[in-house]
Amino acid sequence: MAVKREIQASVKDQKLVEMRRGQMIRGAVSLFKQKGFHRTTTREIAKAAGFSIGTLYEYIRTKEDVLFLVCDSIYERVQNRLSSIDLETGSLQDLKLGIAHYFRIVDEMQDEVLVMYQEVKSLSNEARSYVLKKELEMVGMFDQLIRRCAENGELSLTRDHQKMLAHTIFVQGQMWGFRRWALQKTYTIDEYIRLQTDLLFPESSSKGLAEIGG
Amino acid sequence: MAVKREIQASVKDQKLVEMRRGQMIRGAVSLFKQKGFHRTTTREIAKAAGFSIGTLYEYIRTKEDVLFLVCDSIYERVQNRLSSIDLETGSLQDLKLGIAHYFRIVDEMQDEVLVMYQEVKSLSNEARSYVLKKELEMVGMFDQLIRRCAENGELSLTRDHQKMLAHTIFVQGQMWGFRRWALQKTYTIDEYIRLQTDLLFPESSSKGLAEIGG
Amino acid sequence: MAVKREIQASVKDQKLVEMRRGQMIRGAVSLFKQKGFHRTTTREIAKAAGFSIGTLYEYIRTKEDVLFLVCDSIYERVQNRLSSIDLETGSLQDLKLGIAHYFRIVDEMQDEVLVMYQEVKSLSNEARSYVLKKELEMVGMFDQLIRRCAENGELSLTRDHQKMLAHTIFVQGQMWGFRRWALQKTYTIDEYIRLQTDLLFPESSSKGLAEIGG
Amino acid sequence: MAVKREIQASVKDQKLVEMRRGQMIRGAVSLFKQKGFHRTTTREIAKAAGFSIGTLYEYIRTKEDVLFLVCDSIYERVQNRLSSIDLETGSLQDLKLGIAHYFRIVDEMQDEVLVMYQEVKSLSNEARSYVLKKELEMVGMFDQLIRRCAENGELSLTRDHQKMLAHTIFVQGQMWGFRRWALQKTYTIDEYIRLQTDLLFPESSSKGLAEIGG
DNA sequence: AATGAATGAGTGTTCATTCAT
DNA sequence: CATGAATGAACACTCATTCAT
Repeated sequence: MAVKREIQASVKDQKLVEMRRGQMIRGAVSLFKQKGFHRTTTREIAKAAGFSIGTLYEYIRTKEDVLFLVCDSIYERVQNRLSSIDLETGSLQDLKLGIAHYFRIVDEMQDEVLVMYQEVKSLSNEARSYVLKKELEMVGMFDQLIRRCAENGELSLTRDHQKMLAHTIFVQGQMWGFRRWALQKTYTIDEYIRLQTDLLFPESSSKGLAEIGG
Repeated sequence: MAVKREIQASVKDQKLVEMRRGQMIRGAVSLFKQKGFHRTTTREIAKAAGFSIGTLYEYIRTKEDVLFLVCDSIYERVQNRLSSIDLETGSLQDLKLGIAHYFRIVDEMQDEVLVMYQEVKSLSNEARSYVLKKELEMVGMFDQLIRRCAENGELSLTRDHQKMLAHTIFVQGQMWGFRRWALQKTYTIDEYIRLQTDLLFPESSSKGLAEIGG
Repeated sequence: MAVKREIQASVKDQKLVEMRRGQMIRGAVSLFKQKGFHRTTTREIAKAAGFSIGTLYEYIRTKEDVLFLVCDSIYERVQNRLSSIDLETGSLQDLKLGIAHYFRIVDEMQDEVLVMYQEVKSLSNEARSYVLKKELEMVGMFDQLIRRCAENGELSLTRDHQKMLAHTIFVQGQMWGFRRWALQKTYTIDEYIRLQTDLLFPESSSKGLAEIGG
Repeated sequence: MAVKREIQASVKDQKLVEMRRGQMIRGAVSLFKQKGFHRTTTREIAKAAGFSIGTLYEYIRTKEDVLFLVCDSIYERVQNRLSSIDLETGSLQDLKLGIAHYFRIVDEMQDEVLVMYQEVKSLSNEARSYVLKKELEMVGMFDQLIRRCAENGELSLTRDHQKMLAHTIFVQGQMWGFRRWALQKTYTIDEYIRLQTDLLFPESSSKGLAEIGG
């Protein structure tokens, strides 16, 4: 588990810091969504957060801090929602449910996921690695689910294949968000889930990939 | 086929325009790679291209033009290299070769692909759709290859599954670039190709996904 | 009466805005005087006003705003000083006093009047009409004075002649400023007033124009 | 008579220089009319003149040279047209005809006069004095006409009054151009001539100013 | 004599950040 | 703790002028 990366605040009252940063993040996400990190000014963030530019700087040190806070909070929320998945039982059925659950979270938090997806690269190296570490934790969740399936014989994959599959699943979730311009014109989230699941596990519908829908 | 989108130049000599823009693109790609589009200044671009800021603006009208030129040129080059694939014969073997070929192109043009991947969103709507249209053409290539396999019975997929697969393959290529921080530590491009191909077409090695490497 | 045309400021404290704009206008007039609007840079204006370029832009939005503020303030001041004229009594004597008063104001505010005179054309259409409306109000003052003289029989002029005379008087005032290179070498303001008054109202010295000084 | 002020040209062929400068002036006047001297670029001038920027600079040395050429040519043309006035006969009737003639020239060359009027200030001191000297020559013409009237008893004015009147007439001509926004909405040039003449010489219609139109 | 590509100083404007109140 | 006025480095872009061809 990654160590908490602290953003310095001048204000001491931790409850207040938490609250102000909440406002800040909500405002910033909505702005980044519209215009991206670089085109959003700190003044706009302060205004959207409901306080002055001076106050903003009482709770962060640089503009980049806002971006970090935003990315961090988004991962936190995704991870939170993902945590309802039971990693222990681990049948193929559970894996599929996990995937469906994850895809639906991405669908619901589309804007946030997109923002994070497009802006992490603007973080400093340190902040970026911190955030990406969280991403790997999520990939790890899928890896574990897949592993269980391998262990109970429902999937027969090498460790390398398992890990790659976990990565692929994770990216396919994000893909629903970052390729929405192409995908969401054609499919609903439910169709997307069904199609991708079919492609990932053709045999599980007792058909090979060669026979899906055949 | 998309209509050519022309960027206006003050200089009339077309050969010269071509050449200068070549220099400009090479310089810009290398800068965008390091610092992204927004953090790169027009002066830096001019310098990297080997001429003055005044000259830069003889060949473009706005900074965004540079980004468009860069994205356009990258797609052009990827597409060019992809064009060696024979879309007509269409056995499963050809599809796999096509995928491997595409993944290798992405590997070689990694920096460019990453740049384009991260910066398209900064283009104006018009320029972005133009570029994305090119992307869909590439997806279309895979779709056609897959369709052939379906037609000759090597793959049995509905049209929806076929299209989704085409998208997935395309994204998995890019994924090698944009998730290099995670993937390239662990795998070589050849391993990546093998693993992803295995996962995409498990039955083709006469094994279901459930048995790969088993 | 023209509606107030507001120039937007980022700074909220109205008293401060007033003060800073005062500094700005004083600095700008002196610069425009020397080098004209186009050859004066915003940085020079800021410096002359006594603050930084950043601060300048807290009180205006574009360079043109400065020009408008300058023109507006000059008219305001001229009009203010003119307002001491009593428009109601209206003997020929009052008209002449009014003219003399106006000519003296132009003399004292020579630089300002010249600046405004030469630079209004650089204003946007909207701003220009706003400023010119004020000019017409001043012309209107002379028109009213003349009208009174016509009503009490001291001048016998058609309405058209009255209006033209008002315009002419107004221009003759400005003329003292914009033709200073020719006039002020030869005449003092008092001589100018006397000569022009004689030419405008020859009969009033109980001589026709044909006999002035004869 | 002022000494000719020469603008240096690299090209030797005087006939060619004359011709090219003619093209240049025609193009420039039309541009200055629309956007003023400062907002017009040398490239635009070259284009409007029908040749390249390189060629433009074969016939002038700086952008200001173009402005000088333009102002000079306009004065030249006005003076040329004015030269048809007979300065010798000199009755009051001739003076009035001269005024009418001058006002009509201004009316016809309105755009040119306005351009010159608004842009002389952008000339260097040297060039400006040269041009203004020409203006004084024109004022001198009116002065001479007026003097004749004084000599033959039709006007009885001191020398000072005479000179002032000459200036005033000259400015009233320009006024028709530079105050067109106010005057030309209300009057035709013929009305303007009549009204101003009436105001200038009230007695000549055997009425004092006090009785015009009465 | 004519061209037009190249130059770079200079322009208006923005915006992250600070700090006195 | 909160405010918002002040700052100035930095930016995209322009344009008069030069000079090799």
